[in-house]
Amino acid sequence: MMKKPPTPRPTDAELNILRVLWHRGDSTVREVQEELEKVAPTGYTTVLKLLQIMTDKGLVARDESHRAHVYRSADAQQTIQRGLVADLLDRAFGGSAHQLVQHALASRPASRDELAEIRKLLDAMEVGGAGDTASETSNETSGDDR
Amino acid sequence: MMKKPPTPRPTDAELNILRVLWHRGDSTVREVQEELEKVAPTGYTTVLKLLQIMTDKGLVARDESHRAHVYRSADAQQTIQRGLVADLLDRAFGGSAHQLVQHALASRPASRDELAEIRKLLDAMEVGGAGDTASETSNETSGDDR
DNA sequence: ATCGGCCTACGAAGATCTTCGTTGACATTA
DNA sequence: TAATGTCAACGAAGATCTTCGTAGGCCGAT
Repeated sequence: MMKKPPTPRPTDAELNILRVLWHRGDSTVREVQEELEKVAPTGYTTVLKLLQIMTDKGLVARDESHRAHVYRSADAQQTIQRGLVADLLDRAFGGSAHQLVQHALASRPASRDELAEIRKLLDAMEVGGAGDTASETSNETSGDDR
Repeated sequence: MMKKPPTPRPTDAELNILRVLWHRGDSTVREVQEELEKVAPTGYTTVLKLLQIMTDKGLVARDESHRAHVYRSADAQQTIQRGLVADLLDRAFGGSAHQLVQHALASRPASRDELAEIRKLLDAMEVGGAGDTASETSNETSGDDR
């Protein structure tokens, strides 16, 4: 049984970068920097340094085969997001998922469509996962690192 | 319209303390410390210092009329929690509530009862909440917590 | 061969977070 | 009144986060 060393939670600045990688796909430092620049002034070396640190932490992986290294999110977006949610759940809600859901809906009223989406989710949940889930999640990390 | 200066987001250690205050109600430093001690070794002055900082930040208010000051959470538990959720929503989910809900349920499968709870919530939402777009919901229904 | 532009790698400063030792005030009790 | 114990207030150290300046390597154009 291998307990995989959990990827550390991304900090605020790190999460900003991950969001860019998720949105654009694999990117160079400059591409990330230009994207961030649109939202807030962000120096190039700042982004570079962050990405280097994130590489050390295992948050991103990098392809050095080109002159300008190309970075990608090491884990799937969903994995990171789930970790963050689980963390908040423990830290602020004592593990009560439905309380968190309640606040999520309250703080950002969802559209009718979204509500329908959630309903579908609940249906699927009741049918499929009475007890436990833990199924797939295609993790196709071809290159892997670490 | 008065924009009230938003209470800063509690840090990890601060949130631990808030949880105690929410759980026990108003408490002295020692009471908080003894509670935290049960989970992890925590020095008295550490808790004191944190509470002083939190007072400065406006996260807690303190009653100095007794020798041992009594602290209480400045904002309602729900307010803080909502802020944290809204924050995570923006920071990691691009504001998509239903994605967050999905992850919340996935990461911590809810019981059938909880699922039913959430369904009720959705019903209430669709009826009352118009949900359309825009409409500035000043979601301040008084007693809907818990 | 040289210049200029773009790249990575460091290192370090400044900010924030977390922890704890020390000090002085106040109260209780002997 | 003196001894003992509890308390608030700092201050400061150590860790982490964020930002940026500088140095050196690589490459194409002159």
